[in-house]
Amino acid sequence: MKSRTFISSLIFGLVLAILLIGIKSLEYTYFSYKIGLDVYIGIIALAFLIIGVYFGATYSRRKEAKFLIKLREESKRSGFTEPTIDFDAVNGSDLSKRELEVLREIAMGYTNKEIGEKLFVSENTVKTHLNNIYMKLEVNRRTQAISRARELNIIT
Amino acid sequence: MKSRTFISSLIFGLVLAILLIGIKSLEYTYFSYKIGLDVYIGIIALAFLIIGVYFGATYSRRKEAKFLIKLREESKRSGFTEPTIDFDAVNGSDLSKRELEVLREIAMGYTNKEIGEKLFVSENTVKTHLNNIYMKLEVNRRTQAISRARELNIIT
DNA sequence: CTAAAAATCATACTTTCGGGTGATGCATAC
DNA sequence: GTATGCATCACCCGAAAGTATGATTTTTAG
Repeated sequence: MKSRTFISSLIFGLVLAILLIGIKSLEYTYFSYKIGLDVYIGIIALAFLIIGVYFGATYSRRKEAKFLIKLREESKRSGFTEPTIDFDAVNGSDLSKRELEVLREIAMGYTNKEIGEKLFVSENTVKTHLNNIYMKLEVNRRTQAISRARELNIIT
Repeated sequence: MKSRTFISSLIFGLVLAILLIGIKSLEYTYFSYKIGLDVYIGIIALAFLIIGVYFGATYSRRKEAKFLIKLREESKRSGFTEPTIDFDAVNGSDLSKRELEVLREIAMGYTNKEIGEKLFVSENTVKTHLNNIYMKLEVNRRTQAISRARELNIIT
């Protein structure tokens, strides 16, 4: 951070110097009269304002992008934001143990076939469980089941 | 836009004038000697650089968040405690406005056809949006997209 | 003004889901 | 001992979802 400040100062001074030299040379080359101090300062101010706007914009944009990338990496690293079953909230919902397991799997985005393989049952069995889940939660799609289970705090 | 330029010029001149007056009065009040022109200009330049950075940052941020602010207001007005888009997490992300809307709808458990009717587009369009979402979130099913979006805190 | 990104729609094809129905074995509760 | 709930599996069919490709229009950014 210290070297960064140093570099910034350096660039700042450099730009300022170049501007001054530039204006001076323009003054001597193209104008017979001297440029007033107010115009002088105005040009400097305007130039730095523009530079500031540019860097402010790019920096802020980069900052946001970094934030997002970081977020993404974090959630990748943590790996499993596995939906967990809230067994307290489950009390009273008629869902059986196996149904809860299937529910968690669909919330993780697995297909019926994949769930079957994970739970060592056939795809048909998974479907049966699913249909029972749908009845009990009064829905008719897996996405609705997930949504409903979250509403009921069964899944968190 | 014309009046905006005018106002900008006005503010620019005003700030410049205030700075000049401020420095001058400081010079007369606290210093017996005259401040060198280089220091003078340096202060001006620095001041405008800072102002520029500030406005550049806020302007760019506002620009990026434009449609998101609108969406946020809409979802606040609608009042539902349904899955909401976290507009801070999503800021500057790959997902477009329409894609976010579709994402929210699938998280609520609607079918493609229903989403099309709600958003006044064809089912095919919804499918296209969905495929783009899948690519951007690196998934290949709607349930995975929901899960992933929750991981990324896009949906809460 | 122009290039890029976003939004729109379509067609055709495959895979996955959902709904209905039925069946078997196994606990356990009454 | 049988009714009930649970877990398991099968088959069928239509609906929904996903894949691939291409095209047009609108919007936005540089």
